[in-house]
Amino acid sequence: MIKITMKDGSVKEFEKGASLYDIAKAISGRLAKEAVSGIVDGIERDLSYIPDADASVSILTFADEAGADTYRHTSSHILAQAVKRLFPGTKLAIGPSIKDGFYYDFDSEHKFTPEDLEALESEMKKIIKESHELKRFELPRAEAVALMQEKGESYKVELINDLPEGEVISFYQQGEFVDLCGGCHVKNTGDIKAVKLLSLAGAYWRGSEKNKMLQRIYGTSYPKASELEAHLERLEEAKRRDHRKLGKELGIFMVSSTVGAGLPFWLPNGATIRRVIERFIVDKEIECGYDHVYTPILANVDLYKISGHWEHYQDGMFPPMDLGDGEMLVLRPMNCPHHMEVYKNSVHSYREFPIRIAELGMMHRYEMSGTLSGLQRVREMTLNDAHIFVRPDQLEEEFKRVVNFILAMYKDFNIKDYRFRLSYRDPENKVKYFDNDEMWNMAEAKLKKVMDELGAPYYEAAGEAAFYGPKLDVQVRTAIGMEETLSTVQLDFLLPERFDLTYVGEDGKNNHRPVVIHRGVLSTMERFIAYLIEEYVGKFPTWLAPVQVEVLTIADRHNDYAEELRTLFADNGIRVNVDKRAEKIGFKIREAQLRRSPYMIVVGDNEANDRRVSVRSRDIGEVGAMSTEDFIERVREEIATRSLTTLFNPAGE
RNA sequence: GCCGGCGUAGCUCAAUUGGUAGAGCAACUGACUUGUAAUCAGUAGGUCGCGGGUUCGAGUCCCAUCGCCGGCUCCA
Repeated sequence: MIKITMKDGSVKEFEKGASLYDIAKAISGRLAKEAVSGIVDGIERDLSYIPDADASVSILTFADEAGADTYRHTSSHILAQAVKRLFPGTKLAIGPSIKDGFYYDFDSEHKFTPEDLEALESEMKKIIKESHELKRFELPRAEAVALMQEKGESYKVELINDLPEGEVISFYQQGEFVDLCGGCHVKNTGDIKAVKLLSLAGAYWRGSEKNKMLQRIYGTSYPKASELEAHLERLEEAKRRDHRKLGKELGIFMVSSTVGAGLPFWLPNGATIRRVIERFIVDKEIECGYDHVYTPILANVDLYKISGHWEHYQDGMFPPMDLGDGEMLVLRPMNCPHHMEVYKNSVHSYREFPIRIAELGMMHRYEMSGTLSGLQRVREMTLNDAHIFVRPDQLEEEFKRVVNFILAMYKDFNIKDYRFRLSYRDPENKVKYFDNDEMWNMAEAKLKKVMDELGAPYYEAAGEAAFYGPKLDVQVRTAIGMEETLSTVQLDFLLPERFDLTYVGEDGKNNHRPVVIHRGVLSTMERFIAYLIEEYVGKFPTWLAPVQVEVLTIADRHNDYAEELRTLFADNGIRVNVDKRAEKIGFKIREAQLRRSPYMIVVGDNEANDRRVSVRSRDIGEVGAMSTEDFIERVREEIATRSLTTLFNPAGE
């Protein structure tokens, strides 16, 4: 919570995450000229354009998003100053703060290298040490343009020219460096303590690929060196649990450059995980009244002309295959139209609904080569998909059922860190979204109403809807810190029209229009398992582990007993691996640990003689000897209940 | 697709100003028959991503191409 005390003593509060711009506007109603200043938890912040703020009051902490924002924003100015010093011809674009850091975009003849980052970092530290005060000043438009022109800052001139008439044009100066900037900033470059430049990247001017590619430098800064260290440590940890690294080490998936980019292979261990998940979700769906189907991954382009996808998304599809006889086939980029065809296969009565058509549907999307990444972003994927056809009066109840189904599945996979997002259309965007205000308003209102009734907290986002309707997205944060959509529930009044879907109502007429709910629960198998790998750090719970029990022999004479155990475990539905190599037990254990297998059974003379097993847990180490039957019973129980913690480690350590 | 970086043995990485490729692990062979996170020795393994070019000579330089990584963009 951000608190700002006014001159009259009243306190205004803002949600954490409110932008500085929002705060300024809310307080003053406009950007004004009176000079006042604020203090950010020891970080002095120039709030000079907020007329009603009191100079002497503490406002923010670094823990507040807006506080960190200010701190990072000033850091980016220091970076720009350092770049100007070391590479004088460089033109400035923009340099905002972002989550966990900041960046600045430059247009320079010089190609920045990683070595430059070190030099720039040193220069930044120098600037910090020089303790330049950040001074704000404003200029009339003509003078502002003249100043930037004189400095050769053509991008800044463009920015100024795009500012609306009457907008205050402000600059911040620190030492010899001046930058067009709305603020806010800390008061002095010396306030920035620990700073680190992280990476180089390309970025289009104003985010459009039609514009020039600029050079972007990413960095971060913290008030304390220890906090910076902790942040860098988090980045390292993210690398360690990266699904691409673990996926390779654990034999989960591979890609072949000969076969093609973005086309993952599921190796035996990954295939096992995927198979278990697919069986699980299909069984659950059947229990919940879904009808599972298999439909072709190819389709005539006409199908997508009917659905509207061709018009909207053909760039995202693989190019059509021309069969030469006038027929054009495409790899399907989504399953919806196929399921519409399933619906149309027969006449439907109002009594049948809801009709739930589900499929683990394979689809292909022509993603740009630069975006492909491991299992996260691929060109071939299999979606845990379903289309539910309902009567309009059933819409709300069915929607709630779907949301509850999602929550139940999350429990099984221990997914706790998620947020609901209501994704609406952007009313300004007439190109993407079909034009029918009434339909949109009704659908969005309905979505919101259902979510309010469910009592689940959510946030709203414009411009995130599908072209055919609004949706509920469930956003999760990956271990690496990226937010992504895992589940989605979409309302669709459009495709039923496009495909002329009907049902026979009580009145006996076959002219009633169903509503379609599109829903994906476990996302695509690719994305979901990438997520799980990172979430579990490769330590899959026993029910998902590729190998559940490793039998490790001490010496050759124990091989027979080990084989007996293999059969026994396998007969009990336990995935088992037997290591009979002539290696030391310590070595075999090490390898089994590295495979993250939940249980290791060491068999030697003692076990072979009294027909018992000596159990070692992946999580807590040696457990001790027990009867074979007892062990099997407990493992079976653990698998059957899809326990998230392994036996002998109820705390899940 | 665009910008930048990278691509050397199955894996992780070396290779001085361009001077004919090296280690550890893995694999294979042999010895050891081992009690809870790495036994020892030996052998084999590379058209340095692929294709051109510059040079007396290219893993090192240039061009093109494929892939990977970080971003941008996109994400039905």
